Amino acid sequence: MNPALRKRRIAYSARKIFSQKGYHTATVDDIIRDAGVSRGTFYKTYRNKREVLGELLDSLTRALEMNMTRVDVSSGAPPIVDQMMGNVERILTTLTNNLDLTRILLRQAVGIDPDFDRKLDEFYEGTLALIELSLKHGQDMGIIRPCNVEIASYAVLGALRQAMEVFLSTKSKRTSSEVLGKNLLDVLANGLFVRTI
Amino acid sequence: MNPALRKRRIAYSARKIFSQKGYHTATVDDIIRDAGVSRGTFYKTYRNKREVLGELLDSLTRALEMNMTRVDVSSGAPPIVDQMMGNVERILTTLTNNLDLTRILLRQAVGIDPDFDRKLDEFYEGTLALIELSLKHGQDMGIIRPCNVEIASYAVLGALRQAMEVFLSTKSKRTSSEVLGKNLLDVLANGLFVRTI
Amino acid sequence: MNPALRKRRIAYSARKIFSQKGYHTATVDDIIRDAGVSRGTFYKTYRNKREVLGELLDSLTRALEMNMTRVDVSSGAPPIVDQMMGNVERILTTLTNNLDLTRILLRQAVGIDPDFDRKLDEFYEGTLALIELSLKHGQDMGIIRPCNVEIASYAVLGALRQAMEVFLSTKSKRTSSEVLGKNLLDVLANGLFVRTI
Amino acid sequence: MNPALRKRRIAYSARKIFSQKGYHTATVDDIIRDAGVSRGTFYKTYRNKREVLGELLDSLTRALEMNMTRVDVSSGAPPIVDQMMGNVERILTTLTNNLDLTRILLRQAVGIDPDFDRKLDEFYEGTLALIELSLKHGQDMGIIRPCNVEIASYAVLGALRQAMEVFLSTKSKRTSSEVLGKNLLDVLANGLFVRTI
DNA sequence: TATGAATGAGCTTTCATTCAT
DNA sequence: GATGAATGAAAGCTCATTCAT
Repeated sequence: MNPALRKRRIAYSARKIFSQKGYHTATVDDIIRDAGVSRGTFYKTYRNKREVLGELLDSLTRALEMNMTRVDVSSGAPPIVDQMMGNVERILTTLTNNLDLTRILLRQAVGIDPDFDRKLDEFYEGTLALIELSLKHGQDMGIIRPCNVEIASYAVLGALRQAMEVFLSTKSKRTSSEVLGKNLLDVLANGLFVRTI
Repeated sequence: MNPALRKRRIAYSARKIFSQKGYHTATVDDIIRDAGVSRGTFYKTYRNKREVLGELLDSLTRALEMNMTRVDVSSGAPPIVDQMMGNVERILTTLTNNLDLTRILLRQAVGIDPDFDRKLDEFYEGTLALIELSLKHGQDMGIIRPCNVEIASYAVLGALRQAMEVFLSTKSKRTSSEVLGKNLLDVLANGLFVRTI
Repeated sequence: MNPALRKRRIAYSARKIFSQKGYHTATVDDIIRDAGVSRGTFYKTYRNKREVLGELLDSLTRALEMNMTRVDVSSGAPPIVDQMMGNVERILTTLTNNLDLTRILLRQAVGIDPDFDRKLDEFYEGTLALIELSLKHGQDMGIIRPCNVEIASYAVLGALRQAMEVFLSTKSKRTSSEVLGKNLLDVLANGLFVRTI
Repeated sequence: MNPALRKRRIAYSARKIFSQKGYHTATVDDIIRDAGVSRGTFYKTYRNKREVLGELLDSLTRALEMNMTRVDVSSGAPPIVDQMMGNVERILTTLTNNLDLTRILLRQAVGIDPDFDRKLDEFYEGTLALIELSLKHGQDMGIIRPCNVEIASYAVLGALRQAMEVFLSTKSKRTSSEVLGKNLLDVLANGLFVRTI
């Protein structure tokens, strides 16, 4: 078996096991048994159990970052609202298509150790910065209402995260990611209050 | 030392240590050394390390639940918007006044094991249900716009959680919880988009 | 169980197991199973497997050193020849009464690592120095023939070691340590050659 | 590279490495790196690490056995004492000319496992038998004093071994093997005691 | 046949939890 | 009740040996 395949196998098994039992409950033995590799191979492929988690996490955050495109404000570009909607839907689709990795991102990778916490912080900070920038663009173009864009970005990211958490814990009758996205954007875009004028 | 005092001491030390080093990095040794009790006493007071975390968590979630009052829609009650604002501000104040417990809630208590995950889920589900109910009331009263209240509740809770996470990771120049609350509510209430009419 | 007893139990089991299977073939598992202690206890009592061997070795070399008394040359002392004979017989008795430790000294403790080699070297060097000193005394008193006492000490120690090695490997019909001692001393004292005058 | 050359290269490297680091500390990796062969080749050439040691050991013991000639008692033969002296000197010369192999014989090959111990035992037993036989011849010829020849052989072999051990551990100012041999034989032949008649 | 990647036994260490005193 | 020594599960690591290519 070539090294790349071996690495993928271990990662695949770890992904499955971490998602099922949780990072701390999962043992290296569980993983190597599932992957069909020896302990020696495991530790030659990854430095330790933590590194496998780190890689799984990275693979999801990279995928997400690739789906977060900056809003294109040039003249011929698609409507900005559609672009934002597209962003949200792509992200939700990526997450719902990889629920085990999402569970790892939202549940298993939290509070492992200071290094990991920093890693997560950086990802969320980067995402917030991107959202904030998009909102500023929107303000410049007269689409986004004057408001505190930093705090607004918390609402956008937080709403998405919370939605995914519910998605993870809900055993049945899940809303499709399109409906979820549309409704989330509706609330965020138009607000909760009845417009008084 | 009487049992109640002992319990408080252990909880106090655990709160400090968990917040500083994280749940997994903190050892029972760290806690009992700080609390000045023996290992045996620790395990007679609490079933295990997890239970200490559970209790700390409960103390925060109970405090939060006590601050989440249902919106009073009777005739003589204060304006509903003010009540909602009050809810948010009380919650933010409770959290910012207990940053170590907040860190434990948002960081340390995540992904410990399936039991714990369920516990957290229940807290968040309860909170979501309360928010959803309030929003429904608001719709009945013509204050809240027709929208998917379930998904709207994700936005409200998620925005609060994300704001607190940033609060935790930000080393300096933190926004006061009043300003934070006002701006969050502004965004959530009035939406991001410029009103087209 | 008190620490001293625990240590003795582990040492006792290790002594048995090392002697039976050899140091390298013996596993820590073998030892703790036989001693009825846990792995944790083993590693709290001894730094590692090597240290147990070291202690066993020390206990034998200390016992031997205590039996190697300097020859007393004062007027009222017993005949010097008797003293030397006493030394040899005490050593042989100690060794034959502790054949498992002797096996550890002569077989298991050899070539473990540089630290251990040095330890052994020091023991043998000390023993050689003591023998050499005794021989010099004997020369001063006119009992020992003029000869290279350093090299003579090799013969004395080497003869004893070789005798013990044969003792270890011989499965049956062992010479008693008294007869062995007498004959060894006879050969060393009187030489192999027929006296030409 | 032809198999014979490969075998010699591996043996040569192993001899060097074993002598430097000791059998247990030396890894198969050390050897194959030094020999410039692959792991697979190593294990096709030798059954295992132990077998390399065994072969090195054999090469020394065979060389020694070839140098231990029986004493020739026919009429025209050289003086028997000279023959014995020649034996000892040849052995000492062989050993001092191959100090690395001597170190392996005396230090590294001890206590490897029961099989190996038996091998060593057989070599020493053979040597002892040879010495014993020579001494008996000497007795028959009236050169060797009546004494327990078995035990006398322990003294002869043991003295030689001890002398070599000191030789190995002494870092500087080594006695030449001729002087060593002469003095050893003097002590063994003439004994330690002043002759009382 | 030659190679080196894979295997797995076993040492060492840490720590949550248990239990004898 | 109070204590801390003892337990044992599991991570991490090394290395002799095997085996697929």
